[in-house]
Amino acid sequence: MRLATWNVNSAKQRLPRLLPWLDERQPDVVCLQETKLADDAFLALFSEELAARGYEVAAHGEAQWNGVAILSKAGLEDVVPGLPDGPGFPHQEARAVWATCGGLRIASVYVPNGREPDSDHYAYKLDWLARLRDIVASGDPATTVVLGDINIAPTDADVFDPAAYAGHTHVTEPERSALADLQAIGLHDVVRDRWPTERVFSYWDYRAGMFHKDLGMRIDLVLAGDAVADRVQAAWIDRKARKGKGPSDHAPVMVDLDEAPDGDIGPMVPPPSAPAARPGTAKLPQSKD
DNA sequence: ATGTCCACAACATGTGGA
Repeated sequence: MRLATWNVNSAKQRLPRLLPWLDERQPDVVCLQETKLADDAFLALFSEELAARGYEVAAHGEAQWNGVAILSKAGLEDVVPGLPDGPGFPHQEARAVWATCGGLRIASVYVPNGREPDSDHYAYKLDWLARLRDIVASGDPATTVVLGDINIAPTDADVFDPAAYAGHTHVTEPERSALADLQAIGLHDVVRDRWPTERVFSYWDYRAGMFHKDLGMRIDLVLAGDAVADRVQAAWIDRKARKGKGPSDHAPVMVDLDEAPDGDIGPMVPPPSAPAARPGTAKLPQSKD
């Protein structure tokens, strides 16, 4: 099973990149952030194209800002929008959506930016992360995967130049501590685990040729519970999606999982309602001519 | 100093957010 997360910076503007990317990469579960569309507009934009590719959709958005979604070819059950009992600014924003896909509890999250350290928005960011941690802890962390734009660089190795970010959000100790508290439940940063010493970024500012100079940050993460982290076959950043005409400023993060070890979860198993094959009824593919 | 993009209001370009 292939999982992906991508901050698309407007689903409407990114559609010419999003559909070919789905066709090329064939992810089973896709978490999107910054869709910037209300749910009806999101579905009107491309629900037909998604259905044609076999995706079910859980969209949780608002006009203009924020907005998250989960696309799944591995089932989509128990959808929950937002952070139940989570903080607002001042009202709750469309920054999280949850669903169960192929036996995994998936969260697509767009963590508040924080704007300036010690601002109200920064306090909101820390509160939001604490509530996210509590919700994951109250479920089954081992089979949970939190994917999205976390808006925190976990360590100084995750920014092109720590000095350039001194005094800015994304690298402060309270933010990193809040992320560490979330991971302490048992969530693994699977891309860093796979590439422990490499220069790996997921976001490059549009300005000043930052991408072409590879001056970026790693702020989009896949945080996988123990049982999921044990199945990771590959984990990488899809830098190709940041190149070319009309890219997002973020690249997708991709994770491939081996089949579940006991084979009792995952998209390859027919649902309980599927009729059992009876002798004499199975057919081989027929030639079309 | 900002080598940018996006959404909105509104129709030219300014503003706020990232």
